[in-house]
Amino acid sequence: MASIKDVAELAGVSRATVSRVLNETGQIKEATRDRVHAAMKKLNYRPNPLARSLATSSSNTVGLVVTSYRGSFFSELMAEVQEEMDQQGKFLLVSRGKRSRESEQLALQRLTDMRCDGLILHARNLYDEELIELAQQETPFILLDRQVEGLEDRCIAFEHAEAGKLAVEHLIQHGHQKIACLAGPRERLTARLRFQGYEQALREHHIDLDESLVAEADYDRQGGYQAMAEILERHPDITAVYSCSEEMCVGAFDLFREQNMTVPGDISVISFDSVSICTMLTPAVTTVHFPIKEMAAKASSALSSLMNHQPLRKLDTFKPELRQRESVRTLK
Amino acid sequence: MASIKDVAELAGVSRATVSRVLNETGQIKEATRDRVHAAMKKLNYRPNPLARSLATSSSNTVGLVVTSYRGSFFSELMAEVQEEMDQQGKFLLVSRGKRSRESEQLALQRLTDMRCDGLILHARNLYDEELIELAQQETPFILLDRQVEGLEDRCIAFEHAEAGKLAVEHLIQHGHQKIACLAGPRERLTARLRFQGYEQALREHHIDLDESLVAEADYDRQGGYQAMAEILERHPDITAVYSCSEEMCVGAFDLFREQNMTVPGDISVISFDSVSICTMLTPAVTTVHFPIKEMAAKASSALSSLMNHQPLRKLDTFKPELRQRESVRTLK
DNA sequence: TTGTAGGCGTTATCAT
DNA sequence: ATGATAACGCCTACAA
Repeated sequence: MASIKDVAELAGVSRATVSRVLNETGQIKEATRDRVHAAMKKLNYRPNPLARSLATSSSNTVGLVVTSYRGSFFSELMAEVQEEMDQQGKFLLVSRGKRSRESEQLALQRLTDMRCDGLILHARNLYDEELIELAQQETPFILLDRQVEGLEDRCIAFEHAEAGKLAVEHLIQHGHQKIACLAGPRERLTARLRFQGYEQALREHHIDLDESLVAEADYDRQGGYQAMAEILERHPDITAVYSCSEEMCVGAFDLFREQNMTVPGDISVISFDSVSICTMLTPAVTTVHFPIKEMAAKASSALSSLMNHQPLRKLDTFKPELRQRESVRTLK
Repeated sequence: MASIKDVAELAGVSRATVSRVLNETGQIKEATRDRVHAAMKKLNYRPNPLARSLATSSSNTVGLVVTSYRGSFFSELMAEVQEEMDQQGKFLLVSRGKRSRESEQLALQRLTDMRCDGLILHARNLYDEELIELAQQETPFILLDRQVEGLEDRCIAFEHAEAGKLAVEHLIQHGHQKIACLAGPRERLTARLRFQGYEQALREHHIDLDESLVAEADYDRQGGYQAMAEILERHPDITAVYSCSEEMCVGAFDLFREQNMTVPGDISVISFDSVSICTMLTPAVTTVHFPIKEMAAKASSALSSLMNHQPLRKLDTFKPELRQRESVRTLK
C-alpha cells in the first residue's frame, strides 16, 4: 500500500504538502496540487484511516450500540441509521451488547476506543449513572428509546406504557374483560412499561388484574407460542390477548392454528408492532405502533446536528398510534 | 485517556515493558508485571486499538460486506457471523455495498483500509477478476453465496438453479402446468439462476415457457404484490406460482387476500425461503430452503481457520431442501 | 529481565 | 506556498 511518503517523493514535494492537498487545507499552487493528484492516482493511494485517526483523534465514524442483530427490528434500526450516515459521509460501526451490562459496557468501550465521532446507543442495561458520566466526555451521543433524567436532550423516547394502555383499552372498549397478556422479559424496562399499560387500562376500567392471565416470554416467536399455550390451558375462556411484541404474536398465531382457533372469532388479538410483521398474519392484526424506524432516523439526524455543533432542536417523545385491522371483534 | 506512557511512568518502567506485559510477550519479572498491572488498573488504561493496528498492521477485526441491512435475511447472516467472531474474540466491522459495483468496491476498501484481519464478502456486483486480484493480497477472505473459478476453496456456494428446479418440479408433479414465476431482479446472478431452475423444470417436463407468466420484482413485498397482480391480470387461469423470495411471496399473499383468493384452493404457492417468514403465512407455504444461516456459520468458521493458518477443510456446496407445507394442492 | 530508539502513516506547528 | 519536525499511541528489534 502506497503511503503519503511515496506520494510525496513521486510528486517531489514534502509529506506536509501532500497532506495539505489531501485535506484541502492551506494554500497550494495549482501546479503542485496537480502533481500531487497525479502521483496519488498513479500510486493508487488511499490515506490510512488508522493513522489519520491516531493523529486527529477523530475518525469520520459513528458508533451504534444495539443488543442484537437478529430480527427485522434491528435490521430496520440499523438500516435507518446507516442511511443517514451515508449521507453524512460517515462510516458506521455497529457493536452488539448482548444482554448484560458488562457486555454493553464492552460494546461501548470498543466504540469509544475506536474514537468514534459520535454514538447512538440503544442500550438497555447500562446504568443511568454510566450514561450521565459518559455525557461528561466530549463525544456526542444520542440515546435511542430510553429516558434518563438530566439527559433529556439526548433522549429519543417513546411512551411504552401509554401505548400498552391504548391497546388494552381498545380491547376493553370492544367489550373484552378477560384479557390475556403476553409480556416481555421482566428485566427490561420497556417490557415492564408495556405491562404497566395493561395494568393501568384494567384498573381504570375496574377490572381486577389476574396474574394467571399473564405469561412472560422472551419477545420471540417460540416464547409467544408457549406463553399463549400456558395461559390458554389455565383459561380456555379468555376472549382476547394483548401481545407485547410482534414475534410473540406470531407465536400465538402458531398455537391458534394448531388448535383450530380462529381470530377474531374465537379470540381477539392486539399487539405491539414496529416492522409490520403483523400485517402478514391472517387476519391482519390490529396493533399499537412503535415507530422504531422514525425514531432511529430522528436519532441519526439529531446526532448529525450534534456532531456539526448545531443546536439541537427539541426532541419530542414519540407517541403511540393505533392501527386498526381485523383481529379484534366487538363482544356484545 | 491514559496512554501506555502514563502507565509506564506510574509503574516506574519503560513503555516497552508495559507493552510486553500487555501482550504477554517476552519474560518479565513477576514483581514488575504486578506493578504494571496495578498501574493499568489505577489509570483505567485501555490500549488504543488504532495505534496498535497502525503499528502491527493488523486489527483483531474482521470485515463483512453485505448489500443491505434491511430484512431478516441480512439480520440472520450478520448475527451468525457475529457469533462466531465473538467466540474468536474478533471485532466485526460491517460495511454495506448498496447495489453497484462501485459501492461494493468502496465498502471493501473501507474494510481493507481498516486493516481487517479477514473478510467475508457477500458481494453481488464485484467482478470475478477483482476478487481474484484480491486473492493475491494476503488478507484471507471467504465468498458467501458465490462461485468464482479459481477461488473454489474460498466459496460458500449454493445451488440456486437446482433449488428452483426442485421447487417447480414439485408443482409439476402435483399436476400443475400453468405456473407463474415471481422472479428476482435480472441483474442479480442468483436471481437469474433461480429463474433458470424454472426454465429447466418446465423444459424437462415438456412445458413451453410462456414469458407472460413471468414477472420481475425487486425481491420485496411490494414488488411481489405488483408482479403477482400483473400476471394474474394476464392469466386469471394460472393454478400455481413459484416465488423466488419470501418477501415476494408475502406480497403475493397480500394480493390473494385482497382478491379473496384462497391458497391452495384457488392457487398453489411454492417459494424460496431462508428465514421462515413463509411459515407465518396462512396456510404455511411450501418452500425450497436457502440455508443462509448455516452458510454464514460455515463462512465464519472457514475464515477463522484461514486466519489461524489452519488448513481449510473442503468446502462443499450447500444443497437445496424441500420443505413441504400446506400451500400446494394436487390437481387432478 | 529491561531499556533505547526507530517506525507505523498522518496531521499540525513552526519556520522559511 | 512549502518544508522540517514533533506529535498521536503502540510495537519491536537491538542493546544492555
